[in-house]
Amino acid sequence: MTQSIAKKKERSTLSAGDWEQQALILIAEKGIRAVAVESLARRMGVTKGSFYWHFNNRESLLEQSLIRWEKHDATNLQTSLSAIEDPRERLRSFFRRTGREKLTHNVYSSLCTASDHPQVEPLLERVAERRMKHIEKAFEEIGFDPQEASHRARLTYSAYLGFLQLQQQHQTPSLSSEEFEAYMTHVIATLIPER
Amino acid sequence: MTQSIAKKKERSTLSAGDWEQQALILIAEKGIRAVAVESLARRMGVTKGSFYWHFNNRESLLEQSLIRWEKHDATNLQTSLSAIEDPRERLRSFFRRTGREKLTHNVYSSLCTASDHPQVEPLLERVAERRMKHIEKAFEEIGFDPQEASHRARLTYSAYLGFLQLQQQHQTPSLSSEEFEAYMTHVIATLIPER
DNA sequence: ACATTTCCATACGTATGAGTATGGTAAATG
DNA sequence: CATTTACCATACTCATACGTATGGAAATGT
Repeated sequence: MTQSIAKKKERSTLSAGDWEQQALILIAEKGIRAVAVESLARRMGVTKGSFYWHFNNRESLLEQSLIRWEKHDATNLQTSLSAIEDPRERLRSFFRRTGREKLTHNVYSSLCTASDHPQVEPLLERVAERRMKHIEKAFEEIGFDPQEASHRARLTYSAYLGFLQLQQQHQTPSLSSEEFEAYMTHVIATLIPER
Repeated sequence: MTQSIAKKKERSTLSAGDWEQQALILIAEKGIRAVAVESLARRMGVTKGSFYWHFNNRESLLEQSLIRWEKHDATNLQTSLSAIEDPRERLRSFFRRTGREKLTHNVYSSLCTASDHPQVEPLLERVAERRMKHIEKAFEEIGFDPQEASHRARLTYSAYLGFLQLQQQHQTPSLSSEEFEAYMTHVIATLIPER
């Protein structure tokens, strides 16, 4: 019961990275407000004393955790960009990713419902900007002029964000796999016109 | 300084409705988490003693306030529905309303960033369902078959929700009036095809 | 005129969670 | 082998915010 959290290495001592990782998991599961140092310490199998050795305060932990996540997300975006050269396919893969990519994706979803948090807000702004730029670029490659590509990217990302919101509201997904696929097909057809 | 909140009637005594109204204003301004009974009491020019005469607890206040808002929003939707008979124009007016309708709209916007709140979640679900049904109906009147109308309504409402999210992130609206209008035109043209 | 109800102030009790102070133990280091 | 350093436990303080207990004043009923 005590070392139910025991990580792979079975290390007897924790690192700052371990705390950041668990914080992200907690964010994905219960949101950023659930990241309390005492409860988090319990999850790690230790007490507050350990936490305040690794971090100055809670704010510091969140900052490091969010930076870690943002880097991870940025490289994710970069690799998925360079992997697919066809812009249309690239956009489709962006939408498809909504259902998969459990942790990283759930973290973002949780962060969106905490957009009023002072540490989260600038992060969300950067991430949205970065992702929209990529979408915009894809639309330009397809052949839209910059103005239209910009608008279409904003609309595309808005649809993505809104769908996340709707997903979170219905704890019961209410959308079966077939319905989800049918809807995705519709979205792609509507937002990514075939030449 | 004392009666800076003095309402129109200059009543010396408060009603439960007054508290609910101020709670909604506070939600619109600073979110549901800012609704604390002591600070709210200060806003009303009284103390906690007054609050706990009108309500059993904070949860009760939120419940009543949210019910009040939901009714108001439902009738808003109903009237705006019966006012415009052309389905296309009805959909356009739905989007246009994003910018105006300050209070009611800002309340919804704030509630969306608190979708994890146990009292807010079911409300958001009902509201989204209700609004999407209206949008869906409009698309059916335009001529789409039920399946396509359903998908298109979901996409439309997702785009709306996502835009709200983006608006909240950039404290600086970053979108000028002309840019906003240009974007709206694009959205309407994309989601509401001209026959 | 007196009693009761309405509405509110004041003072308290209490839970939660952040942060601090201090000490303990095991491993690393000289 | 002695001592320092890394890591963590325990026991506090403190701030916030909900809720309660009680009493007072003004309005209202009888």
